[in-house]
Amino acid sequence: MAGSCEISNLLSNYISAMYQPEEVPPDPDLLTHLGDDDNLPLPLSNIHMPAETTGKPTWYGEMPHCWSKSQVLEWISYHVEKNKYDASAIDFSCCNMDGYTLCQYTRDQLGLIFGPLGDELYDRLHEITSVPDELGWIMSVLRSEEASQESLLESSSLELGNSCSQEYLEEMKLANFLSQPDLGYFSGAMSPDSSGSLTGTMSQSPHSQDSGGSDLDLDPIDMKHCPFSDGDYKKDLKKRKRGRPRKVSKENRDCLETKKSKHSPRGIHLWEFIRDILIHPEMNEGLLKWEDRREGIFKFLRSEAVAQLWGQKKKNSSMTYEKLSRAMRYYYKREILERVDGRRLVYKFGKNSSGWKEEEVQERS
DNA sequence: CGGGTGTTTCCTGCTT
DNA sequence: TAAGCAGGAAACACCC
Repeated sequence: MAGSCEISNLLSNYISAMYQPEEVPPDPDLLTHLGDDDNLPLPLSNIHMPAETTGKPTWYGEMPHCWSKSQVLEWISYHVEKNKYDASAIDFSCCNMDGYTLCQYTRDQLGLIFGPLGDELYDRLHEITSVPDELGWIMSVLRSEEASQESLLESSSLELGNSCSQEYLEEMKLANFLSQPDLGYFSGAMSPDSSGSLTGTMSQSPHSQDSGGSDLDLDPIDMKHCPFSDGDYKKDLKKRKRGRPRKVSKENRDCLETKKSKHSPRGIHLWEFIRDILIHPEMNEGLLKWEDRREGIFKFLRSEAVAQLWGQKKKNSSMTYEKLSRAMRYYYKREILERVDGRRLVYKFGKNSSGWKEEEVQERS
């Protein structure tokens, strides 16, 4: 629970940075749709934003249990107004509670305090607080990114002799990548007050992976145990073997595995990961969007960011959209996805996929 | 240990 | 020209 507030801060930054002027704005259709549909869990950034103000309310984007008393009051007032509820029927002396206390109340208790509005408040509160596993994971990624960046900042000198320094470099690359303009919302999420502080030192961009992106990852075995001469190495770079190169040596892997959980089951499939982001609009804005919900057609808005998230999930910091999309294309054969011709970054769920239809989503929740 | 599955990585060629 | 798409090939991780 201790990290919850950090998470909410991350989410807050994530969400607010997502709507920086230079960023792709959320799809108007989507917003309209979401705003109209009370059955859907509404995104933090929409439902909780008072329409009459241009500034954000103080509780905006924060997790409810982190709200202060005044934030709780503000939130309640917002819903009173939104629901055109007669505020005189509420004993506001009972509203003198912080977010944590608010979250402890049952539906009945809120009903007692707020009358008919109690149900509404309870539902809205639990829309925000019920974070599914996958989203929880995404949030934990954001949190760990923040943590790793902090540790990087603290230890300004990297221990290059350490056998794990490759990992540090990977993290540096990722940190740099995530703070690129294209991924501005991550940079905000990672470090609320030090955004961009790591930029400018690494030249590697995952966008260039085809022309050497992952080549620069330098097959650790080759680099570690085969001290090529410069010429030999360049020659080797020119003509790589086809297929997937061997991964890290066992000793390096052991080093990396100290971070892994003991039992790492196969986990969810890529298409399920994509689906789960899509069906939780409070997190998917800016990453993916539905083009046609009924038909299961969706679009990648931030392809590289989704790829990075997927890579994080699979503990693979060199994941790119190109690789992810190859995996997506394998789904065509299995009819988990269907082709959408002529439209870039657009995919469609096929008959062998499930769990994305509105009826299915409602059943599951 | 081998086979199956689901990716991951790299590649060439094509399209937008 | 860059980005994305298509799909072959091979390696890899995990499960049974």
